[in-house]
Amino acid sequence: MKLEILLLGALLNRPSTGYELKKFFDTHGRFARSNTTMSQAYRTLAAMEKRGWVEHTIEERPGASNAKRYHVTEEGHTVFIDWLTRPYNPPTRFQDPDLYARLGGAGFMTVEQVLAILDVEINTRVAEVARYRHRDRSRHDEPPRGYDVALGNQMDEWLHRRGAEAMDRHIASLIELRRRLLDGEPLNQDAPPTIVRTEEDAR
Amino acid sequence: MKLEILLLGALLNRPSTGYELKKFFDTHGRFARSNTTMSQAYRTLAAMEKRGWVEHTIEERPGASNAKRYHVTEEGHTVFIDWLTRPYNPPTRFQDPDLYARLGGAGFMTVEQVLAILDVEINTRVAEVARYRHRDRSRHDEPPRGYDVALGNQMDEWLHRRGAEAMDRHIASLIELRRRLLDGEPLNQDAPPTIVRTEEDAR
DNA sequence: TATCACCATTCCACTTGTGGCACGGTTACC
DNA sequence: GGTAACCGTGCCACAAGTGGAATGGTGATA
Repeated sequence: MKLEILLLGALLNRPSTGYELKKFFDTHGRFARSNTTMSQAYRTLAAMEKRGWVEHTIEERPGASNAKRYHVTEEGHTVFIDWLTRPYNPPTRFQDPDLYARLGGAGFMTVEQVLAILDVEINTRVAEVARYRHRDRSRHDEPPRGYDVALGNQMDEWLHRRGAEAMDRHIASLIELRRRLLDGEPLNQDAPPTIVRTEEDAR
Repeated sequence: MKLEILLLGALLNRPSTGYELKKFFDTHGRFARSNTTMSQAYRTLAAMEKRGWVEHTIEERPGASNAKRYHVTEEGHTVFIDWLTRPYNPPTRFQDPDLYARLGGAGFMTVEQVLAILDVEINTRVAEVARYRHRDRSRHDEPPRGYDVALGNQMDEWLHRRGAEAMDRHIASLIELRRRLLDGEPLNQDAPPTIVRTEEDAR
């Protein structure tokens, strides 16, 4: 995930200072990126301004040091939309934030574009499961020095199960999301319980 | 995640060539790292050899080009164990492979060391949930140009729910793992159904 | 016989990210 | 009065990763 794109997305939501952006990625933007350093945020912002993607206005802080509030320009807006609507290429690890970063920009897309992304992701992951799920994950010919075979093997098996479960749930939730988008159903309402009509209700 | 450490871990399992390692990270090692390039694998391996962490033996391939098979040295083994047993510092994103990379080395640790890692992870994530779960994730003062508010808001909400669910499940599965390790139960056996003893059984 | 996929290694220019520091200010609390 | 946490910007040396090309071979398929 390009920091630039994440920054553009964040700034479209809310023009911010470098400091605020860093804070955002440390707190609510945690899902999107780990360890954003101050230097990185400022340096990238400066580079983006040179390219004309963002501009800043100076915010006077009487007494304290002034802050630069960055806004996305027309050009930056275009760059962001181009990225969003560019064919989606799923990352190797399904846990990587790429998909969620794109879905986070859903408001800038049509339902069809969102569906296209979902289809690519779903197909990719389904293919991966078919390919790798039952391959043996064989280890050492002989265990290395100081290796607790019982613990190691059990943990490997546990890790494999957790991984498989997480992948299955990932796929299932995306399929459900896709269905709801397709059927025009609300995305977040819990599925209504099946209504049982008694004889009395029917009357 | 340092590539070096991952490489050391993989080589402890099975001495390999650079090509094999790259393949491994493209297939079964997918969970640990995305996009390992050839150049990176070879370059890192060379650097590690210079530092004395690995050595290679040349494997003759009559007719074809010879392959270098890398083995972990005593020193490399020590480096790996040092990393494994060093205090665990959870990454920002709980989906990052750090925890699973460590647990993958469980065979080189004692149960107590594994438990220590689990405790740190569980406590960190529980604290994060307490901190961020109910904070508002407010957006634009006014939506940017071409923004579909209905779709955007619904997707944001969906994303938030999915994220919260994934985090909850992550924590729950680690708590269960911890309990089993503590009680000496098998890690992967499904919980036995509660046995209902009837009057007749009792006799 | 051409083409493709695979095996195997290496180099290189380039972009990104890391970790630490320096500067300078405010507000809150003990 | 001290000190800690927060706000704010910026520089720098260095480490790490990217993307592509070059080289040279095998085996299978069309």
